[in-house]
Amino acid sequence: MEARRDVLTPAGRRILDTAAELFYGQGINAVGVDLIAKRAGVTKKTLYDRFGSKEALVAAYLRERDERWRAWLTTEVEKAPPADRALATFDALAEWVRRENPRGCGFVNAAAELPDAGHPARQVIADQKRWLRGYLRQLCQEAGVTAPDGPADELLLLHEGATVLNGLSVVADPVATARQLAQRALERART
Amino acid sequence: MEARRDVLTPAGRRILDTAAELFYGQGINAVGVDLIAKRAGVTKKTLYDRFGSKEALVAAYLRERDERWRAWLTTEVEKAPPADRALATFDALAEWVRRENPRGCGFVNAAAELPDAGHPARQVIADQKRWLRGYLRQLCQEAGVTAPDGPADELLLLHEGATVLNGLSVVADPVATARQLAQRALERART
DNA sequence: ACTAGACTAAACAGATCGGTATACCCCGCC
DNA sequence: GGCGGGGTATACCGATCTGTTTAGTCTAGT
Repeated sequence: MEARRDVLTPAGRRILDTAAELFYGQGINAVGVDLIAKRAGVTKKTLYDRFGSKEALVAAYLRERDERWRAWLTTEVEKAPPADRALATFDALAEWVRRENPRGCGFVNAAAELPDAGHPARQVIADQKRWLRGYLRQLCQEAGVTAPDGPADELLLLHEGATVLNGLSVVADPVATARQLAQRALERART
Repeated sequence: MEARRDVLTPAGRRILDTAAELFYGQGINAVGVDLIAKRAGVTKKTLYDRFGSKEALVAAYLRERDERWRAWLTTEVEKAPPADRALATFDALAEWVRRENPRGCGFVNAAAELPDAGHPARQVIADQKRWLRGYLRQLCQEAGVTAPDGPADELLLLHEGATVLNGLSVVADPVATARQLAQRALERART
């Protein structure tokens, strides 16, 4: 999976890093390949030699973002004892949005820009959300919830709501709000 | 405010309706003014005579969407007795997303595409979210909540989470999930 | 009758879009 | 010592982008 990172040539890496920053910061359709190539100090030819198309570059961007998020979330969560882990996802989220999520969820934003169901990035987005839902379900079980499907949906919804609201500044601390709701939902599900 | 609707010329109305459909369905940056003019059976000149710029057309689109949503929400909610109204917003949301929100919240999607803080549409987006938060706060009070600020944040977060998840098909019925969480939050806040 | 405004038709502008082509350099490997 | 891969430089392609311009038609109100 993440062998892809090692396989990337130095120029390829620079392209992907630059693309990630620009795509997230300005939107996918608002950023052209010319700009990415220029900012990465690379020719368009190199970009197309490495990634083949803009679509593929977008998919690669989301795939790597997904990998980074999963790695961050799981390592943070596993610092907590099993019973607290479902709730700990909100602490991990708090730190994540604080350092690199000022503009909402990169996957939700990408989905907003890519209505075409055939776009390769759509698969990556769907995978990301399904994985998170499955992970939350598992953590609910570890926390002693016997019927984890409902609570998993609830926690996922709270995650998404918090991330979206974090981009719009209308609620002071959306992640804290979500965490509190999650705590009550878990207490209730555990009994 | 909504005198604007009556003031619009027939061609202007067609342009705005067409733009609304295309902007929401395909994304703002993915739709050009040429396409809008063509689909509306109108010249680009007319479009620019009426709206001045694409930016302004985008803002007009969001403003009208906001008006429609507020009108729908308030009329639906007011059918319920005051004590049930905060919760009734989720029933109104359920029907709204069922009939015209398959691709998530139009405002959140627009925010994802318009990172420029100076874009006139950003104001409309911010107003929309602030209004909803204020409205929910008021309904919380009517439902007997004495400290409505916390619950208002919670309900807003649940609204956003449900709307986002509705666009991605990973949870069966996100609005129902949100409604249940809202119900518990309100019960708790009322005591 | 005159006029103002809403509108069409169509060309034009300069920039940018995703993507390709040609030609060349450099370096490690067999 | 030749060869292939990663790379640069640059020009090009046709299409599309937002926005403007010129010229002229139709219609309602006074």
